[in-house]
Amino acid sequence: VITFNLAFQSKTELWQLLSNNTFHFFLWSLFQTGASFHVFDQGRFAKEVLPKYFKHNNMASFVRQLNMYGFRKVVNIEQSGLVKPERDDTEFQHLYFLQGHEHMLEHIKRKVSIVKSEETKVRQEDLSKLLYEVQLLRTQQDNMEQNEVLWREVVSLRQNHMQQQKVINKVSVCVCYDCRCVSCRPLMLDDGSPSPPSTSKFSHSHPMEPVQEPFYIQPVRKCANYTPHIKIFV
Amino acid sequence: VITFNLAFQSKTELWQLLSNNTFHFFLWSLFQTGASFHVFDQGRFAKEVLPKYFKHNNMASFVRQLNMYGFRKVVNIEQSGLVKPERDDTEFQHLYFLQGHEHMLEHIKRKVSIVKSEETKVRQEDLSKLLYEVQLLRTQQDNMEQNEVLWREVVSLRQNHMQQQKVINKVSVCVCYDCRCVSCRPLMLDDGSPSPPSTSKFSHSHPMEPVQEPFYIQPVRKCANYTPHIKIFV
DNA sequence: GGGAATATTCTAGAACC
DNA sequence: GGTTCTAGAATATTCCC
Repeated sequence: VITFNLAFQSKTELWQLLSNNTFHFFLWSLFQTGASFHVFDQGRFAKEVLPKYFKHNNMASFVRQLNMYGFRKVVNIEQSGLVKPERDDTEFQHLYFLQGHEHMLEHIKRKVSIVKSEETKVRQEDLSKLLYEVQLLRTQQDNMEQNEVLWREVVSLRQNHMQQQKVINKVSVCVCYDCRCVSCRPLMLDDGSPSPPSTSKFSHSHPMEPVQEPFYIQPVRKCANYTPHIKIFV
Repeated sequence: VITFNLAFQSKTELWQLLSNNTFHFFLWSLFQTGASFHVFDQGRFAKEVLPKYFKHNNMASFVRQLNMYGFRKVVNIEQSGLVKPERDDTEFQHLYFLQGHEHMLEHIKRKVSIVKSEETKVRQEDLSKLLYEVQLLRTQQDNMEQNEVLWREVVSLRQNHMQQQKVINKVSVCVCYDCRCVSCRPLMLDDGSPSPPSTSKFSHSHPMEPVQEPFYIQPVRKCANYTPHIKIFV
């Protein structure tokens, strides 16, 4: 999948254009072969090529897009020197725009626009906020350490949990009522608190069994003159 | 004294150019007569006219200067409408650039570059540093998130633990042995696993009670022919 | 359809001369 | 102050759910 969308209507047409030398004024660089591309006649290029792939025919808009996608203009010695660049030559390059390396096009990404509406207005306030935030973050200990401690805590708690579970299972009690005796049904108690949801979604490569559901015990129904017969399974 | 210097080498040449209709692609506007000027062929204008008055032949540089001196591009209906602006037409205007009003040219001033005071510069630097630091700290977001998840896990486990504790307390059973009866001493069982150490040293501003010590149950001593009397505290 | 992402256009910033 | 390259900002337009 080629993500070099740079407003190219058909993802690869401009690329093909370059590779096929369709226009003599739109070519790969021959100096550092294929490391940049040239536009040799801005006027013709803008009028003849651009409309085929964009909704405009302005070189400036094309350049804006190139910059937006990280292309940089190649400034050769002519510009800064004495030699007049008589030929109408514009050269652009991009780290990942290389002749014969279509697979690198996917690394060409549009720059994200930095939204800073409030920031510009109340610069001072934001500065303070930033300072505050940084201080807050600074005061925090190394997150890794925290993580480590927390993780040990989790392991410990899980072990506790397992142990308690075993205890509860062992003390699993059956109460037989004299009245309308339902023999050997488990004693159910409740402490009245709502059942906590199982929120253990943290996936960690630790060899830990999933936490068992706590052993809830429902209230015993009132029953007059009952004599509990209790069995203990150990 | 004419101050319309807009980089025009000779102060009035471009003006004369316009007024004399020297080029058919560089004209005063006829719509709102003399309130703006047109460049009808960017390519020719850039190559034929600009070098005569500037040290370049780029339309972009010319436009940059126009903007620098307060000229604004005139956006006509064509651009936003359905009619394709087939003619290569660029129109600029300035409040004080009016055909037949040379005397107003002196009001056209180059925009002053906003000189950043040292204080502002320093602030800007600090802001940059701060932003950088914040970005660094934000890269630790993963750890923070992990922390968050771990913390929720800890809280959940602690709740479970508390609940089980309550259950165990409720089911707190006294077994009275017939033989050398120690009445109503708590039943102690053990599942054989070692007692987990309490490693909860993580201090967090969470309103959580300290974890209670788990309810360990020791093994019942063997005792021949015992008949368990069991009380259930509910 | 509506909101986010992207394109197009005009203007300004910034580096360098 | 000028030229150049790049980015900001304001609209358009398109994309995608």
